Amino acid sequence: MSTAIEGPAPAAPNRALIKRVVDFARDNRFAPGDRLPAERLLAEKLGVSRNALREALATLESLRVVEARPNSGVFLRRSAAEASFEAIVLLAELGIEPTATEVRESIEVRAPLERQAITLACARRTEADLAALKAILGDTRALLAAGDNIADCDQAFHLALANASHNSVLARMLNAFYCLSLPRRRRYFADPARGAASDRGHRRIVAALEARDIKAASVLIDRHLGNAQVYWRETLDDADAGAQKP
Amino acid sequence: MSTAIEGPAPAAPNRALIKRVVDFARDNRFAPGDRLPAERLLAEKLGVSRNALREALATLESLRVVEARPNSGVFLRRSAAEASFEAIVLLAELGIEPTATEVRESIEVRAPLERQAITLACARRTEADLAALKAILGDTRALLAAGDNIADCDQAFHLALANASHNSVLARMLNAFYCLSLPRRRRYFADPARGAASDRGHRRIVAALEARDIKAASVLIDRHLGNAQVYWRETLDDADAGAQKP
DNA sequence: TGCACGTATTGGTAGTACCAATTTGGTAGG
DNA sequence: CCTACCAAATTGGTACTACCAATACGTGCA
Repeated sequence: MSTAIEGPAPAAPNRALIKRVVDFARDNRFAPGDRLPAERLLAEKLGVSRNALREALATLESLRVVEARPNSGVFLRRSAAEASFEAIVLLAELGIEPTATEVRESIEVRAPLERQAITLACARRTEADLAALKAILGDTRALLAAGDNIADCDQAFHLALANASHNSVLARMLNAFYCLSLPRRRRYFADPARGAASDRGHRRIVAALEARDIKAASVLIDRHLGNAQVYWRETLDDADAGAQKP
Repeated sequence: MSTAIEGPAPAAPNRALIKRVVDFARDNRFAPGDRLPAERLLAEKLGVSRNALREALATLESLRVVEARPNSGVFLRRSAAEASFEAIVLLAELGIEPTATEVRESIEVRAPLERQAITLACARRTEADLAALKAILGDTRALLAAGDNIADCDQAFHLALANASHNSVLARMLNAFYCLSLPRRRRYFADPARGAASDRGHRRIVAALEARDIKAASVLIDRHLGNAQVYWRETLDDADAGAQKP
């Protein structure tokens, strides 16, 4: 594997403090558009220096989660829709799961990206790509035999697939989606039967990739994603009454 | 237009300073993986306080452009492939045009997203969406009559199209791509004939959208993007010998 | 030659002070 | 009673200093 994009977690400085700021806003029922406490006050409340807080706020602002208006205050952006795409990943990493709407929208975006990735991968995959995928298949089988949760292997497989497209922009975006839905995927694969079914799908996909059969690969990936989507939509409907705030 | 995502420019704090840091790294031939000067030194070189510099670095780190290793130094990430997707947009906004590779990869990602957007839009478009698109069509015609560059109108059209999908994640991602390629699009539409051709394509797309004809819309959007892609690929080949560093 | 120690350098954090612009509140004037 | 205006408090933005803990590196010793 030559290029990067291996680890799922997107780095962020001051992770802990950023999380505390976001937690503070959520726990104190700050609504989108609200003004946060003044920097000096908030720094005192959080027990950090204003410098440290300002660095965290700078990060949150670059992610479009907050907006600092000079001589006025720091405001939460009106909605998650105003935040940057990467912010969703950060918030997910911080333990703030995406809302039902965000998950639904992400699924709608991820599907065509995944299809494009496998299309490109059929044309560009190297022997190394294939070997990496098969290695993950082996790991998956081991986990299945042990009855363990294969969520991480599943993520690694799809990431390796994305890397096989040899399009780093595409791979990064897909990686972000995988990070976003990792907790959800963990729950999904709590049922070993689902893990086994997923593994069978993966093996067929690798076979199509090896044969460079774009048509078959596209059909397979659509079907593969469809299985998970059914689960997602079902659980989303259950959770739709739940929290909707970012 | 209910939700956001109107203005193209993604906000970022300390824009000026961030740009100066990036310019510094580029002008002094820092290569990916290199260590930047120590914070104290760099702050002095740039004539700002360490605090201000650290806030800029925090932003650049959250965008995965640099990596700060405690007690070691601040390092440029090994390649643009390690940077976040949004970082490419920021760098584009800062006047640092994407490399040929990034443009090529972006095209490969944007196409399926645009197809998905119009597919969803056919199903979900409201009368307001349609009215917004038609208004932009009117603006475009006025610009064409005056012989002006329609790049901004073109961007507005595609953004309105993305918004009509009623998927904010999708709209945000497409918006990022539009920002990324705006300078390039300006050059493309320097030729009025291209503007007129693009406008004709837009009108057909709106008609298909009005009729909720998914099949026709998909074909039209593919053709529409294809025209621009031909230009892009041609100019990319010309520029391939050019600079390749981020 | 190889190892150990100590010093200088690093990013991370805290605390203070000041600026300019805005907001806010009360007061004087109509 | 309402308006206009002015002054004080509050805001984010910036700068400077000081200190910490961990690292890097060079020096000296064995």
